[in-house]
Amino acid sequence: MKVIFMGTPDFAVKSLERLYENYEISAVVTQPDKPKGRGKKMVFPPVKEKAIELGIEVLQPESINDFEFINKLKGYNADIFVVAAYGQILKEEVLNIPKFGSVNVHGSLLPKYRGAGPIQWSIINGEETTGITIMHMAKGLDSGDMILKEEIEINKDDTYGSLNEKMAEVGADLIISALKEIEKGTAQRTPQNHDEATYAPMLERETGHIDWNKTSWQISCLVRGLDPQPGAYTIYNEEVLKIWGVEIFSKNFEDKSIGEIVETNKKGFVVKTGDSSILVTKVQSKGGKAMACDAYMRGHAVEKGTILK
RNA sequence: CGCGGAGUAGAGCAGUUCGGUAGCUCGUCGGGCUCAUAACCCGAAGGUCGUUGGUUCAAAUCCAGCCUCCGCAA
Repeated sequence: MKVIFMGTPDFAVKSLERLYENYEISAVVTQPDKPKGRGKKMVFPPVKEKAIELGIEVLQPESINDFEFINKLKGYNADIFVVAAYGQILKEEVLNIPKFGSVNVHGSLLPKYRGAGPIQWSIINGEETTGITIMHMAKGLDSGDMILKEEIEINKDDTYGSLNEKMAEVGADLIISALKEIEKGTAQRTPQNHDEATYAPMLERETGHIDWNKTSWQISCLVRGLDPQPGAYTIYNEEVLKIWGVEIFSKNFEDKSIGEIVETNKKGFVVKTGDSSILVTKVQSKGGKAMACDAYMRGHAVEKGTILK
């Protein structure tokens, strides 16, 4: 079976690798190189790096729905398109090019968490399980008929980074199983219950701004769901302070204000939250690296009574 | 040439404005106190001040280049 693979970030790399071991990949489609961070350096998407390593042709159209590009895709005579976090919406015309259509590796148990940020949002919302869904792609965001699903447990200390890695592995295994069934003609086609659909939009920077009125558990989930990208933060003395690690502290400090630093100890400082308090254990200040909170406090005076915003 | 911050002891920082003996908090090691301790007291080790060059009697500090790290914006 000839496959064209479409994907962009790390999450997709595992699937690409596994496909390469099992099928002929005619081409890889990924997002155009973008000027990276500080300088202006152009940087390859992770999938492009891998494709080059494997010696597969890489295509990077500005828009995949371009008339010219569609014709080009047709020329490959692929049997199926496999899409994993590609980053562009494919028109129906594109989806239907191959004989078997297009299938997608999605990082949630559909119809929950449709959209670009399912992994982050499932952690932020404190879910105990999530999973991978392989589906036939159709018009409409992540709304196609489902082929295979696999549940994955979210541990209490899972971060976006750790869960993303686990899910990429599971996704890679599952897409292979799905393709095998499609080849044999035994693949399921289970429609989604659209009434139960929820959406996980792309993260905005402001999502990371901690609201101390929330419960300690919610804040802990936010911190983990945004680690390592883009990070949760608070405003400390008018400056951004990123929070990379917290521990729930059960003491309530009833006479204190929410967001107040109520206590300091050897490990860090304690902040009052909506329902209890939280011990901050890892931070990153302006211009600095992430560091253990006790190290931070050695060089920076952290005063009890300061209010975080 | 997108904007900005930073590199000083194992860690986190001050000192740089206005050149003149290398500092603080913590850790480490040794000793003491204590029933005991993450507590307290005394002492010690540990730094080519990112790097190269320039100015100077003298550079962590002033000037120029380079390397590395980080935040924002994309």
